[in-house]
Amino acid sequence: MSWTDERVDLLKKLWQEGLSASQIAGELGGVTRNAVIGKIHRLGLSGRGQPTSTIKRARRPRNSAPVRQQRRTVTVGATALQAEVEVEMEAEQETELQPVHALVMPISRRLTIEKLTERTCKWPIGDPGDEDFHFCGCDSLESSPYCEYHAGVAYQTSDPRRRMKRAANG
DNA sequence: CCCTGATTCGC
DNA sequence: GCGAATCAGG
Repeated sequence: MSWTDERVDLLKKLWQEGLSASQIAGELGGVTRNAVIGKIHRLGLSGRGQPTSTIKRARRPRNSAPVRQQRRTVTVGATALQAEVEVEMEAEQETELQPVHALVMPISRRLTIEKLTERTCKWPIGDPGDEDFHFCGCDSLESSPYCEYHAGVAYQTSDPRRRMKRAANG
């Protein structure tokens, strides 16, 4: 595939709408997210708001040396401690999670192919067959077709205890 | 591990 | 110009 005017146009549009590079790649088809990002840069529209970075990396030769893959798993402190922190953070998130509004897509993120797979929430939104019918698309839990919130919704009807627990928490 | 965008550079 | 490989970070 090449960057035709239409494809570039769609690329710009989706990028401006806030879709991630991989999602755009999936939308366009025939390109990888790297290709998308590369094009974004060439078009000079990189830096949407402030995703990540503002960092400066030292350039590094690619051809000559195979380059020792110094996988930086810096683990500054103790691994055990790091694990603890993670658990704590997760617990916090769970406690603070609640709003239905938080699941609302900021933009028309209608899921098409690609991303709608194993780890994306397949909770239907809208009427099937309707033009605006789409899926939640949030990160889904492992071994679950739905995201955290929608999984909870699904279980509410079948598990009263879960409902009570949720009510107590939030 | 999953993901994100950023950058380099051989093609 | 293109994009894979690589990088830094969440």
